[in-house]
Amino acid sequence: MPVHQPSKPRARRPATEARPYHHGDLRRVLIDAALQLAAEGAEVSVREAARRAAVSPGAPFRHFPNRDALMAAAAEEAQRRFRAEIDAALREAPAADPLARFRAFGLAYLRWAMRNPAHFEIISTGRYFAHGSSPDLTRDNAELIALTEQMLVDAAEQGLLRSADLKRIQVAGRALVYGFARMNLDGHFPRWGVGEGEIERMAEGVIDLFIAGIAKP
Amino acid sequence: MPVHQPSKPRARRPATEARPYHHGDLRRVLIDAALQLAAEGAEVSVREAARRAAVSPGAPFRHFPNRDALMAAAAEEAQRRFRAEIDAALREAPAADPLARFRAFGLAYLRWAMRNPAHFEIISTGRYFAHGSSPDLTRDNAELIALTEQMLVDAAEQGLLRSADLKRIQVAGRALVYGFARMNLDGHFPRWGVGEGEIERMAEGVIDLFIAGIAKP
DNA sequence: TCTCTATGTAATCATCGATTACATTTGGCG
DNA sequence: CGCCAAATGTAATCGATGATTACATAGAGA
Repeated sequence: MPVHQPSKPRARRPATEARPYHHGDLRRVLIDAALQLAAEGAEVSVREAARRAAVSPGAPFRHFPNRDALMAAAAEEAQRRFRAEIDAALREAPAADPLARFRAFGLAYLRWAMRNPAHFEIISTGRYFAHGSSPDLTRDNAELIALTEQMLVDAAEQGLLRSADLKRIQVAGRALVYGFARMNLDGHFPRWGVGEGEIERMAEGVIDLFIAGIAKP
Repeated sequence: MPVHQPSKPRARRPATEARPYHHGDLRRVLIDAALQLAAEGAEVSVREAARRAAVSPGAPFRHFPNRDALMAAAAEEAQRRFRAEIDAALREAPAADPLARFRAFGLAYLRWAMRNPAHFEIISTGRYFAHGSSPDLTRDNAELIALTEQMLVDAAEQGLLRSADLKRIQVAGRALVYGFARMNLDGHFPRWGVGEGEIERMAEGVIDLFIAGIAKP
């Protein structure tokens, strides 16, 4: 039976009661909450995000069909911030020196990953954007890949590289920075004798070692 | 004091009932179930492991204080297998050529990671062996790190390396293979234009590129 | 044989993702 | 303006899971 009854006529909301029935921009707030939870090292749960948005546990499902969709949206937002950082770094890099640009790219990549490890994990784990990912994210990724590819093509044309196998260089470079970022994320560096304070310097050193390795002597 | 009461006289178990009350080696079976679940791409849940062992949902907690402890034990077992593979590869590598050994190490590492991605994730994610990890696992890891270090020291003594910064080379090499393995795990290769069938060949190519980069020309 | 301890079961809890029925706003349309 | 439909929030509920507790049973050794 309808247990339902307008028991509370719902007095006109006094000025002290801040939150209206409708939230305003719940979707956005949920994404931010998810990113913040991740950054705090906590598990991202839909309910906790709802709690932080001061909203009922079911409300988020009005905006996201399931938890993964929320995580995917958070990944998209994190990727947006990541991409902005990369672009900024490239704007400051010398336009004419492809290897310098390659280096700047790697450095910006690692710096962001070091400083936003949880967000880096979200955008790279693949769980949240691999198959059903947003077209934006897919395009964004393809653009970044094409960027590094172009740098290597330019470098090869200028005769800067020892090897002509650009694909191999590209994948190796990617594996290098990705692996470095994950080592940090997964807490491997203590075991490898790299102290907290040395990590960013080591990142730079590793990138330089790689570039020296591929560059024509 | 035993609030205990023999309420049920409990009939003698008929011969048709196969499983005895005590399991025999539940701990072992649970670990195997966890590894198998991971290998199947499923989420590893304590209950599902218990189900596969045909045991009550609470039983696993007699052997592991919590889920993470089960995962840690599974990680330990996976690491044992991984280590065995590495050791086997090194036994077949030329004892006198440190760079060839370095290469063999990297290849064995990646081959195992490509063929056992889920197990590789368990042993590397750090979630299950970072802080309260078993001494065995910690020691094992330290040994592997020391192994690669020794190879590089030998190579340097034989004048095979371009750079004297062995630590940097070591970390870079580790980041390279770790990153490659994670790219595979995280499903990045399709985006990078590396087809399913080319991955192992690319792994070899990437390792060779790295070694060519650090070796004295 | 008797008892202690290890190990398994049953019942129960809190949390979480997810769904459903219902309530409240809001915005558009007459 | 007034009404209605769509959007958005709430409350109640479900099934699965990790975890705990009281109790049952088996096996080993005195």
